[in-house]
Amino acid sequence: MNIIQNNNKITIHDVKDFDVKHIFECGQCFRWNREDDGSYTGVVKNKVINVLQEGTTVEFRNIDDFEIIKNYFDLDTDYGVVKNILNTDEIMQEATKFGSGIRILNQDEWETMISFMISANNRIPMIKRVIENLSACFGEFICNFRGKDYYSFPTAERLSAAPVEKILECKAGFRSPRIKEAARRFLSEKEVIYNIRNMTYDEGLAYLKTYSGIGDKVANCILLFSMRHFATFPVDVWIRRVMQTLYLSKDTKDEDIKKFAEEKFGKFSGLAQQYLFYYAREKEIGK
DNA sequence: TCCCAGGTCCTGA
DNA sequence: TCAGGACATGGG
Repeated sequence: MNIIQNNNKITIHDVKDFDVKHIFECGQCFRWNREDDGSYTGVVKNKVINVLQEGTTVEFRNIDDFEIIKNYFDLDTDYGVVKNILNTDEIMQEATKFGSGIRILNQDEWETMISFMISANNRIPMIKRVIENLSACFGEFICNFRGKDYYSFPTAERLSAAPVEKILECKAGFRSPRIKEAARRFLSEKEVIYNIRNMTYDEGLAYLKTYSGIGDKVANCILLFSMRHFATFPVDVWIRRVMQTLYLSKDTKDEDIKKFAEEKFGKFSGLAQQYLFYYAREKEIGK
């Protein structure tokens, strides 16, 4: 990996196990959108970043802080090693090959909490729309990039102070009062939340589930996608389908699917889940 | 019109 | 403990 920085741009040559399409479209994040030239634009730490990949060269435009990139894209983890550990059967070999280049982004805890609360009983395009509505309504204007206005993800201060009706107008539906309540709690408990990555998995899970609107699945997604608890295997409709179709019987309960997968995939269960989720959704397995 | 979506919560057995 | 229904919203 060879890194060059200049002119508000960071270029990495000879990048390994990195595929922008797979990273941004595998379902872990909601604020990245594909541009006409195949690059992706999104917001990280209140900065608008554009990412273009050509082969093993990746350009990060509109940013000069490599630490942000390294941290967000988890560049210190060797995903080649991870895939070798996970590839114990033909199904996973197929899934990791299909989603090769997926990396687990290191996303902000607060944004991930709210985003996955919105994901409950919702579709990915709608989730993205609601998050953009909330950002435009309650976030701070950052800049215009390629003709589109970008806003920061709203702070807990803004969301806790917002009338529920205004959150409803962003199409958050029945989740609206839960979002406001989570924001209110976050204000006084943010130190706890930003420390969950240092807690045990069980402690973190139990704490997150005390929030209205955060059940088992959402809590596990938050732990995996923003708190680096990689040993968890969140079970949603797609994972249920793919596991019941390829590994287990049709009537296997979510709890048993999770247990089976975590025993099988161990400390990288979360990555296995993400490869399988992407594979299942793109191939419509079990649908 | 009905069904469903990266579920959660509440109720009644 | 567990099945069943409600919940906003919008696309197929």
